[in-house]
Amino acid sequence: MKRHGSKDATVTMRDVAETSGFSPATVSIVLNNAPLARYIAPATKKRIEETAKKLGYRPNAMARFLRSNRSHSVGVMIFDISDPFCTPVLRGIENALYQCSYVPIFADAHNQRNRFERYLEMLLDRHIEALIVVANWLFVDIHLLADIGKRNIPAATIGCELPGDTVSSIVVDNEAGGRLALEHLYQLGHRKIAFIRGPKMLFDTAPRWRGIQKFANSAGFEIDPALVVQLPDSLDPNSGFENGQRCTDELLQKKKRFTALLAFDDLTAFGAIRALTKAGLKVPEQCSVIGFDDVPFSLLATPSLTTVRQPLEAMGGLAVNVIMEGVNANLEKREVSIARHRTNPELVIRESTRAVALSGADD
Amino acid sequence: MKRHGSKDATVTMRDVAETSGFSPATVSIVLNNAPLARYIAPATKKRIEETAKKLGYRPNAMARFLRSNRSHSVGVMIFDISDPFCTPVLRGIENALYQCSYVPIFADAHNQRNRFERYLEMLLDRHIEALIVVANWLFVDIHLLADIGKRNIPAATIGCELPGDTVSSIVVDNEAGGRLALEHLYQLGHRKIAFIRGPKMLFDTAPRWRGIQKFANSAGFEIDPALVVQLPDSLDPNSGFENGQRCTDELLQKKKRFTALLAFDDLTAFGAIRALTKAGLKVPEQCSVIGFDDVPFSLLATPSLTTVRQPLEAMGGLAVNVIMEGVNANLEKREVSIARHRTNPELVIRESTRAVALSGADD
DNA sequence: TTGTATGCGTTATCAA
DNA sequence: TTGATAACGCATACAA
Repeated sequence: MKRHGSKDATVTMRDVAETSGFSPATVSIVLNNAPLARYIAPATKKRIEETAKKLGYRPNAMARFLRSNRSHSVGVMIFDISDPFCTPVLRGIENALYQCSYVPIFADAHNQRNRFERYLEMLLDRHIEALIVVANWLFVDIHLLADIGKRNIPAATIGCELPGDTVSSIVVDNEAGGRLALEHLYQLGHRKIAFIRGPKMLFDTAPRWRGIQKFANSAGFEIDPALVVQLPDSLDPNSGFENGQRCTDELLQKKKRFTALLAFDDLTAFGAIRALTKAGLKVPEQCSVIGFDDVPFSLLATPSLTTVRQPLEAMGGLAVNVIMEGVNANLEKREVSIARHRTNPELVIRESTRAVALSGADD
Repeated sequence: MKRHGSKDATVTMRDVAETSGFSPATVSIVLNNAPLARYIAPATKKRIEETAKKLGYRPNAMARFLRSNRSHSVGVMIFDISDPFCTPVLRGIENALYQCSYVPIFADAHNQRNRFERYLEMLLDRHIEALIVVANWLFVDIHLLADIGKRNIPAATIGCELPGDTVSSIVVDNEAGGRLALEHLYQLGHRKIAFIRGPKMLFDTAPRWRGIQKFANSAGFEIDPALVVQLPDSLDPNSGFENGQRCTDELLQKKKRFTALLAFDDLTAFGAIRALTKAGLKVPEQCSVIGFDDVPFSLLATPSLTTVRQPLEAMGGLAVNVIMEGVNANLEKREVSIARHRTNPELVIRESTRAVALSGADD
């Protein structure tokens, strides 16, 4: 029955056409519910649909893509999947994409620029319709801008902002977050507070610190420079833990007592907790610790971590909205300007912080 | 210069052919280093390659796929990315795939069967060359077998084994792992050991328990049934934490003292630690806790978790090897039988276990 | 050593 | 209401 000897189990549109007795064109129209399907006789429709089902016909996506120039896929470039920050974001992206029947092509840059570029090339070759980049530092630069801009591919970054007007961005309001964190400790009565600032190269570091300073100013709280340390730059996402430990050790060695520690992020906070515990200090009894991000573990740790939550999953979804907007705009030849979303952080109070001990309120 | 009015920035092979003055065929041969490229004049090669580069030519992957029937992509179906078990596996898969210039199409089933099926359909429509499924329970069944088997698509599962001979599998040697865990506690001198068994529906539960029992038998250690509880079935991957807590509470309420707790997996262990701590028991001073898996957080927790490590990342890589073997076999019309890998678990001793306290050795 | 022609599976444009 | 035809971009068999 098949013309081209049963080379494979794949049943093509022509097969459906032949066995149903109609032309491929008609089959296409019917099966896609194309506008012209309005004029197709119901009986015909039924026959075609039935034989399609009977033969188990499935459209060949590649052929369709070639023809329509739409791949129905989106590149999802993660700067490093071993950063727990990424997982909820990825989930959010995947979920939103799924709703639109788009498929994510997963790329993990391992924090390496060349890997990023290689993947970018692969993704472009595959004619992704849009690109989402999850990255909290700016190894993404000119190249991305150039290639993406030229090809008019909607792109969004999650976790950092790019200069220029070609790439949308979704970031948490770091300043508000920093503010929230310090405010919480302050309201608990803490006045001797140590700070571990983020690495210079990270996008979040500056605004987060700004928020902290602003709150301090507005509350008349003076940040003791001797109690401020900064994480070294590093590409390893899990270095936050070790460096958090080291920074805390450093803080501890100064013999300047503090009752609370504001860590740059959750990983740093875990490192701090480890160091404090090793030094014989109990969290939160003798020292409160607050993180930032609300990575999945924060809930599971004992004590569970008080932190400033980024709505990571929602941010992933938001990114998808943004790029889909772009995709549709392109389709309809509309212009669309990029979006710069700033999501609201949320203080999540758990077990690692508590009111300053009365006995410890020595000045 | 271009024939078809500059509709887009995309430069096609024909463009390269025209501007270089050769035919598309020649261009194709040169650019792909096809066998026939041997016979192409070096000068020609050079000219073509140069103009290709100058024009910024990039092959259209979709066209190539359509022609060659090879998508160079692999479906990666994760049963639930919010399970920390998955992240390292995903990393391993991604990395291995990257080495082969294959691209992962990411699908997260959210532990839902219908979602799994929908994704499977999407993946098949895209003519993935192989499928990797990361799942620790068997929501994967007949359907997968049928579709995958018929189409002759190499498939591998990580985390569970399927009946039949169409799907390869990579699982840790759970029995050895269970053995390792109990042996460790036993060697530390623990004799009053509580157990939290896994949910019935999980693949790992039975063999892991078997390993435990076997060690107990061989060591002449008697497992006290009163100190054995079982996690309830649940589809939520993070339920392990809450249920671990509940199970531990249950254990605690029996007022039967135990000096160590062997948890089904790391998440359960974290739940147990939380419950023990809440009950005023210190880990490991008053109760040792051991987990299973070595999820990323186990290292970051305080105390860090002693656990039986699954080589998750390596398992991801192994799965890629297996399916690539299958892909190549198909290509060369070779037959290849499926693989059933069983990787070696490794005891990772950290802070959550220690020798039984002398003072606590009351019988 | 290189060019011509054909087809992969779809879909869109026309004509019937 | 339906069918013939062309084209998407590439790679191969064959001809030159």
